[in-house]
Amino acid sequence: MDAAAKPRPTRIQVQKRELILDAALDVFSTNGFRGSTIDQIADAAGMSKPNLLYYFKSKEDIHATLIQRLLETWLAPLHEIDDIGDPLTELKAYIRRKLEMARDYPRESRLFANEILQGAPRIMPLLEGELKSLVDEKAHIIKGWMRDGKIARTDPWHLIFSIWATTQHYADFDVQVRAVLGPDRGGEGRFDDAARFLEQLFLDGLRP
Amino acid sequence: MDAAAKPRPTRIQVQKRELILDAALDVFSTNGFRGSTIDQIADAAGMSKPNLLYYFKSKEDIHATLIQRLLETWLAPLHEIDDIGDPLTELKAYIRRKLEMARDYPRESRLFANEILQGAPRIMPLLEGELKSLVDEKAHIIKGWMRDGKIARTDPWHLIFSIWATTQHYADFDVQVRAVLGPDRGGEGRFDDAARFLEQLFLDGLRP
DNA sequence: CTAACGTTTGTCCAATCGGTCAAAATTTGC
DNA sequence: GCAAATTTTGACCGATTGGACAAACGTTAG
Repeated sequence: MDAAAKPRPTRIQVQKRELILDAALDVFSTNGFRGSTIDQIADAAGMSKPNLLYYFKSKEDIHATLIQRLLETWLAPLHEIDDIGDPLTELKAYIRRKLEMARDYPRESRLFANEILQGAPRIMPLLEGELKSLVDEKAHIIKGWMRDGKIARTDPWHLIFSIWATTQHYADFDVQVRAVLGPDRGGEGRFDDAARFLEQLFLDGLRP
Repeated sequence: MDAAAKPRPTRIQVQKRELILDAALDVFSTNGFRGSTIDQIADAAGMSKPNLLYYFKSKEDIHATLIQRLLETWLAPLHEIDDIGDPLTELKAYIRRKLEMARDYPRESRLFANEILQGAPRIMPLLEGELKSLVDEKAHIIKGWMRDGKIARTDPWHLIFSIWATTQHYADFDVQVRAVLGPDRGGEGRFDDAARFLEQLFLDGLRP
């Protein structure tokens, strides 16, 4: 027996930890880290503060767990890009996947946006390491497509930035998007409209 | 004499209020409203907390003043769009102006982003009122251009969103952009690269 | 010089926050 | 059914926070 071995978690522990993380995602994504209190999270999770602190040793601990989980799923769409398919189809698919993530996981998007806005204090090494090399790798693939004349010559890095920006906008700036579109066009259909628009923009631009 | 008349402010009052607002913009834009303390702002402004509270009656007061000022200048570029010039040139100019604002006023951009991320609690009426009608008006102009065959037919509202998203990305997600571009390409030249890329994207898209 | 006015500061307060702790309540293994 | 382990809670603590206040300090006009 290893002295440092962790006893395997109870079924209740697994459930409650999941419940807390979900509540914390709600609270952190709308109030930021410093704007959120343990009481708020405990409240949203339907338990008392000391009880919550029985499952996570600190507010930092909850936040770190959320960020770590987020990053695993967040970069998955980018990983899927490879150079076996048709380049334009591949990029269209990437844009669609990113837009679906903005629609289905807006809280995760806002949590990430909050972290970056504050200067990425907790994930800076990851941005400069894992994220940079992943983007560099995909930029290399895209450069190959340009050399082969499959897509127009342009800057692959800024292309990736523009895809991130346009898709995450629909999660991070959701209230503004809905306010501007108004009650008529701001409903669920806005994501379909966005998908159609973005496909046209990225493929053909505005020139008539 | 009106009993409620405000005595006109001293020159010192004008100076100090300006100093405080500048310091507060620094602090609020990097820490968010709840993440910022009056002490931090007072420190950044080089004065004591009670002294700061002599010029602004509360933390809310400082923030509200900043937001109000921000909005005046923030929508200026959109106001400038009209249908007397060439449509493609007009849109190119708008994109360039917005990108310059991201470069020259990143703190204002992040302050705005923070506010929207938290659900725009303080400016919701403005989004649904002034902003919506302004965007509707410009969308109408753009629709005219499309009818005239001057630019490709697409959704004007989402077009505006995509311009906001791509340009503000370079202010709000600056740390991520710099981390991914690395020390070589992440210098000041990144805005020129972005300008070139965005012009090509919005004009011609990726199709070869 | 001095009275009136504008500015600055030290001290204080109540509320909130993250986190602790021991005791009580509950669940689990046998 | 019962003892051990797990879970939940109420009470509490020190630190931080937004803000109040009166006293002190400076400045300026007569």
